[in-house]
Amino acid sequence: MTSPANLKNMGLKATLPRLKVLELFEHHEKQHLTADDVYRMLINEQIDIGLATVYRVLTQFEQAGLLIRHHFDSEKAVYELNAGQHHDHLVCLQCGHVEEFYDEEIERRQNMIAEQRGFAIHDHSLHLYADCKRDACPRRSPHK
Amino acid sequence: MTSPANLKNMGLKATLPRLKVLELFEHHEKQHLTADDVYRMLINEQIDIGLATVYRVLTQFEQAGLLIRHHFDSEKAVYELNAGQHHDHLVCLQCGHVEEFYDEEIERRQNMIAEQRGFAIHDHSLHLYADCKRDACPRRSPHK
DNA sequence: AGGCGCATGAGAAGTATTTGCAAATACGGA
DNA sequence: TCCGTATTTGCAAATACTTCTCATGCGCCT
Repeated sequence: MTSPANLKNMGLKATLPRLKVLELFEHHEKQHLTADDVYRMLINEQIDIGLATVYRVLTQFEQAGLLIRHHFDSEKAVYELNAGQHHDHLVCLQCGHVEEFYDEEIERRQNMIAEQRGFAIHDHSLHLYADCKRDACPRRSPHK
Repeated sequence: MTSPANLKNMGLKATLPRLKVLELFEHHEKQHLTADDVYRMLINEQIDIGLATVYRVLTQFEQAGLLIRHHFDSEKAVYELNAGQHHDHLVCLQCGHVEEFYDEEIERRQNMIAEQRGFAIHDHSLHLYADCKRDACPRRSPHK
């Protein structure tokens, strides 16, 4: 999993900050993290890391294809581990909870549309904004 | 079109800055503008306006449903006139050119997916990033 | 173990956007 | 048409997020 070899194979030295950041994404249940999330969590683990380093590492990992960057609605970028298979997102407007989905037909039509217009599609992002049904969602929390 | 009544009907005083901003969106061929675009264009028209005001007005118009805000790929938000009918966007990664499209089937499947999971969909954004075919696109401009 | 060179941390610098505030303005009433 | 007042505006300073600068530190090859 989180072995130095992983990093070295992609031309990056296996430094402590990089190992820790990668580990965080691999072992944490919350899969979408902002730079600040990562920074705070590592600081909490007594790891001496700088916010600038977090940003640098996230960018490097993204370029290396290890992480994927999203923007959802807010100003801040969130990163998730690149699990290999593409998916889109359903984001709760109340609590920020994110669910993933994949729809063959939607993908197909996207490609068709781009093709019809002579565009060479590189990438796409599809976000559905809604209210989720989790108990933790403030929308459902009974007043008080 | 750009009449004071439009603004008054939505509870906003028909001030010069607001009229001018609205006019810009209604009469300009480029339909997706950033706050800075709007600011610069009005300054060029000899209109004394502050950037802060542009931001405030854009926000007010968005809340009033007159404009729609998008984020596309970059950090900066772009606004477009709310023409009433929803559409998604195809964005050129090279020149920033934006084309709009609408696909009944994609919309249908989005709703279906949200429904299946018990989500109440509020909104969605679908962006296809690709290379466009316009002559102006730097990708096609034969090297110098 | 030793040394070169990339990587790091801290803070400054940059963007994009928001806010505080005094001066300017819209607009209904006189 | 002129006023009063509540809004709105422009400016500058403040935020929020991200990137850059640079002196120091650490990974990695020998």
